[in-house]
Amino acid sequence: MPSDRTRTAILAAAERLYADRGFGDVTLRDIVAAADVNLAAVNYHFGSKDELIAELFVTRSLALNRERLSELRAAEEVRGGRAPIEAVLRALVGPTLRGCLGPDNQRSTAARFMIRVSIESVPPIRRIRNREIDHLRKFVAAMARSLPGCSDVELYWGLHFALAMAQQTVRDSERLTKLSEGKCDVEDVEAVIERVVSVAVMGLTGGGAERKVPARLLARDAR
Amino acid sequence: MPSDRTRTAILAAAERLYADRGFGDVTLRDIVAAADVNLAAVNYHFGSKDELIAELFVTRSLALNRERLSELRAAEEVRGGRAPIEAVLRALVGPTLRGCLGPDNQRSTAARFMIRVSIESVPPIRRIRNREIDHLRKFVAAMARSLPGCSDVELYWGLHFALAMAQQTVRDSERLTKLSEGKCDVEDVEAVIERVVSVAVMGLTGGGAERKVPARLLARDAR
DNA sequence: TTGCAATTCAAACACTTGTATGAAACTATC
DNA sequence: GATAGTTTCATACAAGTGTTTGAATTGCAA
Repeated sequence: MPSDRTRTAILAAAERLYADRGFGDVTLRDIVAAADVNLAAVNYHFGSKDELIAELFVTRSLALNRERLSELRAAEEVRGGRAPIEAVLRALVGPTLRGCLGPDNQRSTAARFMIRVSIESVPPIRRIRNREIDHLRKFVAAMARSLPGCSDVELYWGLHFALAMAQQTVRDSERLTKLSEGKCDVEDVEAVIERVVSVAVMGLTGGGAERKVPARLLARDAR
Repeated sequence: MPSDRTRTAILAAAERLYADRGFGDVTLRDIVAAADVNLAAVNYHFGSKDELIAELFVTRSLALNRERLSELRAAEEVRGGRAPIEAVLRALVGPTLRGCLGPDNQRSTAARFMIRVSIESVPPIRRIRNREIDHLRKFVAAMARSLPGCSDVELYWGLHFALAMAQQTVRDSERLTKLSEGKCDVEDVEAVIERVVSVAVMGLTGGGAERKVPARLLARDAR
């Protein structure tokens, strides 16, 4: 049994550095310095830099999917397979938002690492990322159970927009804070989640056919 | 007057390459090869790679802001200073979406370059990007004119979400297409714009205080 | 044409990157 | 405690990066 103290030290250091500074400007030498191991250790334990990144991504990706699905199942169990649409979307965006916003001590490098992945999409990751689609399909299915009358296209757009709002909030929380001079509180994670979910749900349920009427676009009064 | 044939060739090649492949893996040698100029030309004409990127960004940033504001003014002139909120948001997200989605021949490298900027945020750009806040504030002001009853915080979140949906749609249009097996048509740009705007407007006008009531969250029926 | 500045060019520079090597240190088994 | 296998380490390597250099070429005014 190999004493994988070095291995785990490298993984932890790499994840933190990638989460903080992105893949672009984190070198192997940065990682080994942070992990306090020798330069050659990465290639010895992982084979190459790319394989290190890939292992990191696979691990975290599975964990995130598991977390989302467990929240989803918990919500569906309450009502025998039909969770309210809010709960489905909350299971989708909650884990990421909770891990990335909120008080410092509660933020997980894992969640921030996954956001990096969603931003930069470096080659070793791009090859694996297809599995994400299958994962998201499970949520589309759950959304369909919540909103039986809703068309597939609307569900896809709704999920897409929900993820968009969640990810952008994480990615650009700084800009939002600056723009609003602190009036938008991104530290209150649960409030942010409710906000994202609520807008997404309105997009799913509120719109409908009315959206396609172009005559209305310039006719509405500014009130 | 310097014959800036080389200069413009470099700018065009660089913009296209950055738009296509990102800042991460485009080297000076790629650029000069595409522009068919000598390697030293970049440093001769621009001083450094970073200054080339900065010039590209400043130029395009000003152009995009100008385009947005001209759409906004056009919309506000119709009703003497109070455009419908839909028109304001359309002026915000329209230019980017039109330039990045839609038929190939109509896509602009400029718009795709700006999306890259919003994704990668390389150091020379990060230093300049603060001006963006001032630009966005003008839109917040216009939104306030459209929705006088709306609180500032809601306006900030509304603008934030609108940009989030627009940018994510551009960035991840491929995933949405795959996920929906082509059923979500991102080529119909005007429809996408209306969709983004409509959801954002619902978020601004539909929600209100009701959003804060937690009791409702699990109580809604799945039907 | 001559002369001079602006521009182009090939080559080299200094530096950083990920990876490979072979010796040293360690660990556990006999 | 000797030995074989695993892990660490300092060091070197090849490839690629942005930048610099100084000579060659061009373009244009006198």
